[in-house]
Amino acid sequence: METTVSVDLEVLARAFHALADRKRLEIVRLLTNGERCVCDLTEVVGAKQSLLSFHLKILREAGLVTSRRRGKWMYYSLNYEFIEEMRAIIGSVADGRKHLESCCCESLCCPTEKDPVVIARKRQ
Amino acid sequence: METTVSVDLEVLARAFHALADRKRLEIVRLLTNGERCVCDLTEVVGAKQSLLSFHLKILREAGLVTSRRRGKWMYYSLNYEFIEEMRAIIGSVADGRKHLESCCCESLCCPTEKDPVVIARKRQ
DNA sequence: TTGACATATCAATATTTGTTGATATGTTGT
DNA sequence: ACAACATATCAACAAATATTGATATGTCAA
Repeated sequence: METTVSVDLEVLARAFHALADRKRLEIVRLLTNGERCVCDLTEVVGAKQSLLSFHLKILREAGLVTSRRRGKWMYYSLNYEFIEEMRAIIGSVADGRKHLESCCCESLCCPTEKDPVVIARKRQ
Repeated sequence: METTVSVDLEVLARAFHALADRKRLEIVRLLTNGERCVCDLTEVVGAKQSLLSFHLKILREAGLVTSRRRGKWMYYSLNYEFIEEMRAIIGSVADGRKHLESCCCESLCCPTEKDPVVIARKRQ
């Protein structure tokens, strides 16, 4: 039973890692305007072709983008289903505040059902 | 003039990087239940104290958590303003689909005003 | 089939990052 | 001031990652 984040942490960590790079963020930003092929991206992002392929592979394997071949070109586009999931996950963390605002006391003094993490408290 | 992502890409990349680690995600998940001190986290995350301090520093410098001293203990908690910002940013990417669904044609054949990136097209 | 082009993959390298153990800093109670 | 405790920082090392240039794969057109 998960608390807030309901997806596999490994999957989530990989997705965040894919976004943890300036060049890859630029790629994502470009792709918000529609699908692009690698040669388009190299010109804008300012990276060599092999490096672009590398970064696109990371984005693809993380689930953030998809690719399709069209003739000689490979077109990359954003995977909106996945991005929507990420928004939901971050949203669930952001909304977590609701559960805390009405909390009356010090941390851990009133563990909620949402917090089954039983910590053997040794603090006196 | 930015297109969709309006924050500094460096700041954003650092935030994503802070979340691109399993242990740090576990820390964040724990903090959704309220502020915790380092010794609480070590027990649950299963990392030594110095390593926890390292990860917490990364989360703090990325803006995701804040800390306050209370006696001997340092209490860490989520920075909900920042997390809300992240949700908005990811949301803006997720909502970008709206601008594309009605697009009638091949990529780049109808660049929108949202896409001032003028790419010198060499494709014949 | 050949040549030109777009992209992917590979090996090698440089950089960054995670981890550990030891030590330093700061706090509390005696 | 001292001891005990919680946390931060540091040096050192291991592992992962970004980057480059060269090469391989796949597609199209002549």
